[in-house]
Amino acid sequence: MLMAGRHIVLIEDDALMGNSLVQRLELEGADVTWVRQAVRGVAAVRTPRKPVDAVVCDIRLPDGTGEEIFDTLSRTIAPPPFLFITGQGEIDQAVRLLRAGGADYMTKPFEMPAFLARLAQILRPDEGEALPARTGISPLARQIDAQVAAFARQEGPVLIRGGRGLGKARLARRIHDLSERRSAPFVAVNAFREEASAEALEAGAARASDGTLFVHGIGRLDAAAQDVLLGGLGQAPFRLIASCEPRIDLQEQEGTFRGDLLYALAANEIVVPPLAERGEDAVWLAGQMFNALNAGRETALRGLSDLALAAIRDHDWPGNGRELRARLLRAMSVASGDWIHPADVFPELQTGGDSLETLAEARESAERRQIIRALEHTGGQVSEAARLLRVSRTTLWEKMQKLGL
Amino acid sequence: MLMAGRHIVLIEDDALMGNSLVQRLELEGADVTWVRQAVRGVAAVRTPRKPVDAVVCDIRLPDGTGEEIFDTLSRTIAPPPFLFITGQGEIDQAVRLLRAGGADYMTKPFEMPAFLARLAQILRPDEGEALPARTGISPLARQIDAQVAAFARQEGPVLIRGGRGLGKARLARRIHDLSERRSAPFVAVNAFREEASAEALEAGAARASDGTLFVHGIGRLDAAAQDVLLGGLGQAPFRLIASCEPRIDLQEQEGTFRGDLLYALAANEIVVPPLAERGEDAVWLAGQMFNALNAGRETALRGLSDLALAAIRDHDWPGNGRELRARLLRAMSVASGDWIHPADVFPELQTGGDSLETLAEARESAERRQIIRALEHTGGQVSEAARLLRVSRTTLWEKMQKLGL
DNA sequence: TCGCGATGTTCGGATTTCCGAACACCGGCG
DNA sequence: CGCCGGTGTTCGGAAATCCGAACATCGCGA
Repeated sequence: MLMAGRHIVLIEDDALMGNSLVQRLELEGADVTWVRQAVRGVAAVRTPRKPVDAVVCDIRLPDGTGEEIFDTLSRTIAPPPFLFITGQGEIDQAVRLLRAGGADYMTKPFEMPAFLARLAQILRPDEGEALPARTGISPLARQIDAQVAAFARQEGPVLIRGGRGLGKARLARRIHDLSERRSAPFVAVNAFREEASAEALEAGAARASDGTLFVHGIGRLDAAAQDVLLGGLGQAPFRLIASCEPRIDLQEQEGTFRGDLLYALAANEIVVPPLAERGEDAVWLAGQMFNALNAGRETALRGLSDLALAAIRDHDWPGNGRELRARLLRAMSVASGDWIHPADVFPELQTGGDSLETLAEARESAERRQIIRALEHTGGQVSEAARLLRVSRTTLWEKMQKLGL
Repeated sequence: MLMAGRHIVLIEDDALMGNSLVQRLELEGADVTWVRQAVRGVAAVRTPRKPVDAVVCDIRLPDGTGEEIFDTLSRTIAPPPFLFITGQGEIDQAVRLLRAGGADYMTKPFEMPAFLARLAQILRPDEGEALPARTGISPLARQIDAQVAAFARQEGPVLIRGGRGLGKARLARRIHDLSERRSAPFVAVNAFREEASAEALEAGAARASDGTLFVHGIGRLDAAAQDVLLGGLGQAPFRLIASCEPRIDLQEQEGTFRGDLLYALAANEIVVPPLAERGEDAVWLAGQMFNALNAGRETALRGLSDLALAAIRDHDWPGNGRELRARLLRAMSVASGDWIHPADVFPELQTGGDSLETLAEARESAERRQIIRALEHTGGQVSEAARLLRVSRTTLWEKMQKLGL
């Protein structure tokens, strides 16, 4: 059981080879996803049902090459370790792939023990359940947790970027608590209040002493206050953690925010994506909050119904975690039976509990949501939205017609 | 002169090949040590007469193999970057060498330009502190370096024009260090801070004595301060080097900047184009910075993957070198494997940032969710789930394949 | 043992989707 | 005024998706 519980994606079109690999890997306790085509491989790695620990990838596939798969994936994510296998190896290709970040390269036929040994060697180290989920259970959330842990071990300022209600202050606090400075003070300054003048900042820094100074909404600081921070960066005893909106670069372009301060901070940056982009986290968070709130009730509720969870997963959460909390509080106070129903969480919908959405319907509503999101993002610019969504302007127009947007 | 002053060890027993390589490398300014035997190679690298920046190593040698050389060296020291060349390549060998830490692997015969490019890419960073890094390898950067050298040999004020984060201060420093005045003081005044009043300038000039006075952001000076400089230009003992934004002519039009001061300076002008206009320099710089930063880590990274380099070349770099540095720092702190991937350098590509989920991705994950829901609903019965989802069993099967379920 | 229903898989063709090109149109902007 | 960039709309062909038909299996109960 070399690979107990590890998730391995196998991209291989040859039936014989595929079968024997799947068989052997499952014998080793691995959880194997076998696909036969390049596009499917990309899908299986990019949106996996559970995190991928390694990919075993044939190079010649009916609809593309393993190289293309790796390329495509690398553009958007840090791909899992790739072990390429091919019948017709070329040296240049091998060199190219390894230099591009592939983990290993073997030519068929190979001995199974050698294959297993090399695969075991490249397997992503088991992070598994050792680290409890804090921010969420999605790959994105796990990455954030990993970054928090990493930054806690280091020194240097940290910038936390993300929308409202995503718990940026909590992340800052966690970095402090996990760091060497945990016994020193943690001082928070909120630039959205008036307290964030240059003097107030200096006072905060003094209070922080050799602890952590957290500046919430650093983009709001005036020039003098920015100078205080910039001046302190080099020698000040405290550690600076700052938070800001997702799009701080805009303020830099306007000239209200100093580029050098931004880049000094951006070296250690955590980007917290909105809840809407990680529905599984919304469900997980709802569960966590429910349990916490339920413990404090005199009459305990049973839980969130499946339909409610589905609705939570698909909601847009413009207010992120804060909205989730508010809705859950409301739902738990108005819930009539043992279970929380979708209508309790989303009273504005008044949905009747009908049967399962058709696949086409699900696809359609997902498209609608995404299109609306994109249009909001671009301020209604259709061409720009089309580019974001990676479809032609024509196609987007057509879809908008069909969906009545 | 891609490799001016760099020390390259060439281990090659073939006289013809060896000769032509030595000739070509010396043409590029390299300092080549050519040995014909494995034992000599080990000695030449282990106890060099000057630090080795790279090793070009044949695999088949009369008294051993290149692999053995690398192996032997790795046991006792961190070997310099190895570029293996061989007439009889084997894939397994190439993979083994690259995984062991070799930098590159080429088969003979090869084109000389390709060889030089790949060698240049792996060269250890220039550590000579005497002459800090050059500006880059692009024709534009070379021209800048030439100008710096030329102005260092002359007298007279210099104006360095260019956007933020392009190292204008470093260029000024280099001019000073290369000039006759190198033993006199180099005084920098930053007009973006308050320190740049007329009095502060006079004080700076006094401190500079007969050295160099560097004024950063000369366009920001007020009228009195400009007068100080203009008055000093003729007879003052110090040499003036000024930097300003790319478009200083605008400020002149506004009347906030004196034309005569501008024209006095503009006679010796260096224009530093933004990094976006010379992608090769961005790649080169990234390599330099990576190596410098990597040296200070406890767990060394292998390098920037070729895909990451390609992404760096194509990025827009609005923050120029400063942004590059910040991104690289970030990437190196979050990198998960041995290599730095594009997504580590450009995290905004994978989340919120500027691009949200592609329409196809949104559709895909919606489908995945709905299919899983349906399958849960039917207890894994595929046909039944297909009926619920209103698609044919075949289609559902196909989708499950694609999504790796 | 056979029959039955479900699954895994392939194939060819009908249908839909997607895209680029093209054209008209509109509102700023110099 | 003309130019430019964006939008609304149509069209034809390329590419994908979807489906039914077909066939081999497989497990299970009669």
